[in-house]
Amino acid sequence: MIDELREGYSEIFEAPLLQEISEVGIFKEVSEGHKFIEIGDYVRSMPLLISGAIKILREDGEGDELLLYFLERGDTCAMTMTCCMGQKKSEIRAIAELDTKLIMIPVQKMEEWTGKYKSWRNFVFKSYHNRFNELLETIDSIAFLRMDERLLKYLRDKVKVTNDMIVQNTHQEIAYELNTSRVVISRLLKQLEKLGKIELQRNRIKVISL
Amino acid sequence: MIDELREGYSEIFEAPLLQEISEVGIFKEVSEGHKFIEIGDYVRSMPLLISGAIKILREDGEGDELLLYFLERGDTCAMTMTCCMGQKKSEIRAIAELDTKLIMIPVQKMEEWTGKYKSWRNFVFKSYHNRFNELLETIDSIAFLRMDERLLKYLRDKVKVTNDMIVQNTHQEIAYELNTSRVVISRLLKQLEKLGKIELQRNRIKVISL
DNA sequence: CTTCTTCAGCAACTTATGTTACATAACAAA
DNA sequence: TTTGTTATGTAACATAAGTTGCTGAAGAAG
Repeated sequence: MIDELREGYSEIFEAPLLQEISEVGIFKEVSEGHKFIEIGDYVRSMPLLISGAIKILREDGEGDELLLYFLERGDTCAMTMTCCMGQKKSEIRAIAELDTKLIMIPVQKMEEWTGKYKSWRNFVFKSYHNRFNELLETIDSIAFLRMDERLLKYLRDKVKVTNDMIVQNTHQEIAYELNTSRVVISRLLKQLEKLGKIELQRNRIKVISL
Repeated sequence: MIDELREGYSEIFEAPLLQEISEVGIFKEVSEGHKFIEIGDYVRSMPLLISGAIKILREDGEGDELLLYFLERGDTCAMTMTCCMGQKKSEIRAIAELDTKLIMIPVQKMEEWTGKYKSWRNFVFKSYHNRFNELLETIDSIAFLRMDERLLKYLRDKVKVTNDMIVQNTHQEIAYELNTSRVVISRLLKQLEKLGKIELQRNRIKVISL
């Protein structure tokens, strides 16, 4: 585990902290599509992402879903962090977007390290900052953009996170994540295809240029 | 200042911290309607709210605005906090909703206290948690609710924050904060009046029951 | 009082988005 | 191959929201 930890975090954390992480952290692999935090769960440890990607989703009472953002290497889930510390239920759902490796840090250590290591504090604050900005970006999208622009942004983000010009999703899945209906997504995707930006196939979208 | 500080924070902070705050904090009064953080500003101190209320707004490139949430007594602006720490520009605008008293904490102390006082750490983490949840609530509103429901929520929040059944706003002002048009707000308010929930007057809305 | 400005009401219309219903295509399983 | 299932395409329609243009009312200023 120590090697994989160094890959992403040796620049960020001081040596004694890296040592402690490797002692108490629990290495975990999550395969694509696996849900590992559900809304309402009590979360007792905080994830450090080593590789892969995780999507964070919000849901209302009626089962309407909305993609908030993706976590990638070097990220942590700030909301999980605040949940742990406050012994609160999770407000979000986390699903592996790709096969993902992570290190789980027990909540007691988080608290301890915040007093003890400056690099940990910086990491935590930086994470909060990043996550706030991602939430603001999500708000911008739904408040200020039309569905066609949101769809474009969705495809761009997806390509970036998966590092793959082929988006492996059905129209229905995209519709869920943008909280709209399948027909609307099909319609807008067809427009994008006519503009030459994508190519539609069954279960996949080939991105040409966005 | 020390008296006003005790009002809201003596339960939360340990005595030596209260002492430090009263030594380095700068007392500030902001009158209703005054903008004291603008998007793009570098913020060098963090506000602790003593009394009053502050509204936090987001804006896109074209001048479209959106109300994110209100801060009240005992709150702090988590986003300002992350901005200070990271030396980043503010992503939001802050305007006093009421006449407001606050204590400004210099950024160096924030960092120092995070290592030094457990009660400060708890406060900071709790603030992050609360602000995340408010952002999520905002996202819920714009993603899952129709405009009539968002308007209702707006009126409820306003009544709560101002502690006044009279909402002192023009339809145009409400339209800005919900990022829609004046005509739409007028239309929906008229519906609410017909339902007996409010009474419309010039420049003000009398709330009957929501 | 008269005049001017701002605010609110309202009708008619456009547009974006959501819904329903059905047809066909792609693929999998038998 | 035949059959069944899931994904996609598309038309026709419904609704929420946004737009334009105009009206009169409320209040401020003269």
